Amino acid sequence: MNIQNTLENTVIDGMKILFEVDIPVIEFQETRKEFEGDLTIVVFPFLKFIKGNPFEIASKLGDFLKENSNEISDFNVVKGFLNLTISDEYYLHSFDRINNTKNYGIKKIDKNEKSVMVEYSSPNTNKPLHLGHIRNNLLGYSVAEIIAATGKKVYKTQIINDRGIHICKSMLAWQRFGNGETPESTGLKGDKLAGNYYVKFDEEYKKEIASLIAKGTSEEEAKKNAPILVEAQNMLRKWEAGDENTVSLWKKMNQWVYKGFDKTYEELGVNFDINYYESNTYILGKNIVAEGLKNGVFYKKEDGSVWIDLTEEGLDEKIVLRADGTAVYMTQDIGTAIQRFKEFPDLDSLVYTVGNEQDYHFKVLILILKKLGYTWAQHLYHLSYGMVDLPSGKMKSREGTVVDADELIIEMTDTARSISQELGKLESYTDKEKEKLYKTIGLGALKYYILKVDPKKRILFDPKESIDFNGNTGPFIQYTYARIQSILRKADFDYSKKIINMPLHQKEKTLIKLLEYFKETIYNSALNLSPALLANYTYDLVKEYNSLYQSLPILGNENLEKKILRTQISNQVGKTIKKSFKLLGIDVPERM
RNA sequence: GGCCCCGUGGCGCAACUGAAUAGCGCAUCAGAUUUCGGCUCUGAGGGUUACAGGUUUGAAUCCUGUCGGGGUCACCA
Repeated sequence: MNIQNTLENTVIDGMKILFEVDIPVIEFQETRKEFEGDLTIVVFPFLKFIKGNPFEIASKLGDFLKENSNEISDFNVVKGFLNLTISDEYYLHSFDRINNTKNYGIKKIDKNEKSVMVEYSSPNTNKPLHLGHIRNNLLGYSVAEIIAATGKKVYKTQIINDRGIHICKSMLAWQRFGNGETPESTGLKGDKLAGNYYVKFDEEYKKEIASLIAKGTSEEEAKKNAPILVEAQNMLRKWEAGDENTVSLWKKMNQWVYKGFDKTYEELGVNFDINYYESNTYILGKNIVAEGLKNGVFYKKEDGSVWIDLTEEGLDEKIVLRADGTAVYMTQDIGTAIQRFKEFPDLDSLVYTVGNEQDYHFKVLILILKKLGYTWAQHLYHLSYGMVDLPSGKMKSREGTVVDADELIIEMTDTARSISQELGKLESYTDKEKEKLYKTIGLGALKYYILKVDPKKRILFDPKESIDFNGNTGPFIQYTYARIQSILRKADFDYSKKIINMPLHQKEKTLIKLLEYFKETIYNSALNLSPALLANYTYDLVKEYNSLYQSLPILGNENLEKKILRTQISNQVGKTIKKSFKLLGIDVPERM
């Protein structure tokens, strides 16, 4: 219950009594800094319901509110804007409520609420995770946490693309050139090892193409007929037929890769509740296609392939089953979605965290499921995000021009280390604690940098220059948190007393207002699937706090009650930073 | 070419989904701080929100068109 909700009914009643009209929604906004007041009602929209001069309407409403509402101590009118001044008592009361609410803003999981599944990461098993995955992981994890904070049970999931020609390429190259190398024998992470052989495959493939062309084959033919590629395709067929050797090699290499992924996920601080594997799900959906064929959602072409016609919806025709009866990407996704809703009867909606190059795919997927008559299909969301580009151009894992996830994390930690060492403040820390802190700061910088941007927008990432520690950054916010902890450590008096009556400074009011707004921000972020809203809120809060910190004494105040209140505010700001960052997947240090 | 996304001071981002003089950070310049951590704070300069129309009392936001950037139109996943 915030001030707007509190006032809304009074305003509606007021308009009814004063002008005999029903106003359906009242539009509130923050009063701009250059005007007097805390909260503003925009009167212009009322003109649709009553004729009259906006200034007069606002004035009359102002009088009414001052008279009939305890929260409003004063008002003024500028054009059609009714600026309300909220009483100090209300602020103190509201602040007290925040202090007395355990975990203000975070709702406990409510069993009556429906659950949400968030899918993210979903890697291929032939190469290590890279910068693009980092954005995906951070977004998916954070959105899942944010939704959970609104009281819904959330299942985090990934679908691991563990089968297909890509993994066969790695397998084949390892078989040919690997000399029995293992992660143990080389000391390499398993995903790196597999990735190296994927690159190796591509090199060999290119060599073979070149030599075929030299012998007079056309480029197109060469690309299709290079022996190593034919061999890889052959391997995929053997895998699908269940050939023992192939399957056991596949299992072995995938295990290596999973171990590597787990390490990266752990470093990154993300996790999953359930994993799905493409090798188990790629056949799913075939029965659904058969059913859809019967009731006319799909149709069969002469060659036996099955399609859906979406031209009426302004889209194309889309294949859902190959002529030879094998499944395509879409078949699998149809099946997997249905299976998930079967496996989790409490599930209400499903969020797919996937790059925007797949916008079309998900549009079609959702449409197909709707056409098949699944009511939950209207609760499927594609959390689409823009690419992460490098100054040098696009990342290509085949060519090895990627920013590797593990390396980037190490690089960030190194940067944090060199900056922290200059600053000191860590005398009492052991080396181990220091290392942990450097990681907290380095990862904090990286995560915040990526999450503060609207997911839809693409990011140009310059690993050398992009990460800043000043301004709107993770470390800046972490620094403020650490400083607040320092104040609280020094506060050697009891500051638990409730302050009821005291004239408030404008900065105190602004902070209380912002603290109150935390809850709404979480809901907004969840609704928009956008951690960026929460990240920018946190920055605003911190900036406002720093401004108070700089200009007003906290512990040094002579008035005991002021001292108590400001310590309480500091405490609450600290808590809010911590909670908010937790939802973003970012740690916060006690000292730095 | 069809469809989708993006275009905001030199650079990087905001704007509660239609409201007051479009905010913030970096960079630049000028200041503050005997005191709670100077990775701080205060202030200045810098924008016709790509362009052209339209709707509206009111548009960065909605509609139409143009230009620029990206994506996608695979019986790959």
